Amino acid sequence: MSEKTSTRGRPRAFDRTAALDAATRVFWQKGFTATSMNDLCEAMGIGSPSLYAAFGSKEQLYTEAIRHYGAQGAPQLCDALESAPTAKLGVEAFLRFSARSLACPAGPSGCMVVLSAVASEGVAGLADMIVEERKRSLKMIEARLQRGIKEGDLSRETKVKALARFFVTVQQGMSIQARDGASSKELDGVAAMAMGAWPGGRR
Amino acid sequence: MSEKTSTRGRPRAFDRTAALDAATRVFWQKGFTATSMNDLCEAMGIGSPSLYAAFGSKEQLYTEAIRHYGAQGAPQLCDALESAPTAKLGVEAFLRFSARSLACPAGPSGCMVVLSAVASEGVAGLADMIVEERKRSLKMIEARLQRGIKEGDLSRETKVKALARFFVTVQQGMSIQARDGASSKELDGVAAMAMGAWPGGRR
DNA sequence: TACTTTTTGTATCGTTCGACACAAAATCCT
DNA sequence: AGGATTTTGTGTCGAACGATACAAAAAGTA
Repeated sequence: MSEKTSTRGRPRAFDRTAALDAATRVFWQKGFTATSMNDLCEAMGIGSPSLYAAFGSKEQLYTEAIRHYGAQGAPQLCDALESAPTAKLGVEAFLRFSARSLACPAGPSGCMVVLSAVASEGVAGLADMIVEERKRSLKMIEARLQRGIKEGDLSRETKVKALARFFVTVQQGMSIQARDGASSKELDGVAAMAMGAWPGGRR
Repeated sequence: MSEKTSTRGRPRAFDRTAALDAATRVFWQKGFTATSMNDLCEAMGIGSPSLYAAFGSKEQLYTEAIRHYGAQGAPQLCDALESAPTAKLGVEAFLRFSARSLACPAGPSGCMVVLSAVASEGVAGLADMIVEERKRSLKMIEARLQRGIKEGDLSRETKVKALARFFVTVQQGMSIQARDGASSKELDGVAAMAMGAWPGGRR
């Protein structure tokens, strides 16, 4: 972001994005508080002075890691929700994509943002930022439901806010499930069950 | 539990249960890692030697706090689930009781066990214990559904495991919601929506 | 080549962490 | 009363924490 790309001086010996990616993984796995500078330096393959020079502090690195994390998965998640023809299919795609990605062996299980619920506590500034980040999911679902009403595939008397909160709750619960070892298939079962709550009957 | 109640020696100057209760609150609010010995001593109103003498260590105090927490809320939760006439009403009571208690202003929002997902990471021994603790909820719901089948209020071809996981997922998601500031009423809306997924149609 | 600028590795800062040593204080037992 | 036993408060331990000071190293610029 506000990164100086000066041409003068000794060039940086590491790939900043790769280092950020490594840091993101560690934070994702262990949470902010439980992750030490040692953990970070080791995972990123750099010394602490380089870390401070490139990212400012542990806290700033964490916020950047959150953004980095969101920049990877969020677009697909948004797309799943938005590009489906109906609101119901959109939400279903949203849940099923979550089911698949939250238990993906390629990364730590569960959503980094959702699981940061507790870990970021005690640092004050970070907690608010995380809460705000989570509320974006809620707003996103709400907007999709509203669109569904406007486009006629969802009844006008649908309780949009309650329904949106329900689906977000399910998705956040899936993060806990994933961390506890639930498989993608099991999470997909949860997604399918949740769709049974869609207003206007099953089938 | 394995507490020596020796009559000899200088008597303890604090109420052990009250101290445990205070410690539980702090752990509940901040998580294991983010809670320091200083936080605990201050909240419990005792010095660290007294804490170690009475509870062994920070880690042992935490496990005892988890049990203490469960001993308070779990019986009511179990009762809500078990004493209802049908499986559906049982699960509904389970969810609605959760909705009420998870956003209760009397204590920190959210379930202590569920929210310990991340916070306890990095200590190894505690993570497993917490995961195990969470799985008990799943087993409890499964058992209630099985009973419903046996008693005829639930179809024999119900996917018990998937349905149970769904409801547990919803309940765990509610903990995150509660921590993010959702009200009891909003959580109850989530519970109501979840009941819409009950197999065999709504109403 | 000499100077400026930035990064690197080493080494360490002051703080806080969890945990405990120690002796004074408080109770029971004889 | 006097010993036995346990808890209390004070003080501090070594380790780990996040964060830097510092000088050597590596680049561009003149």
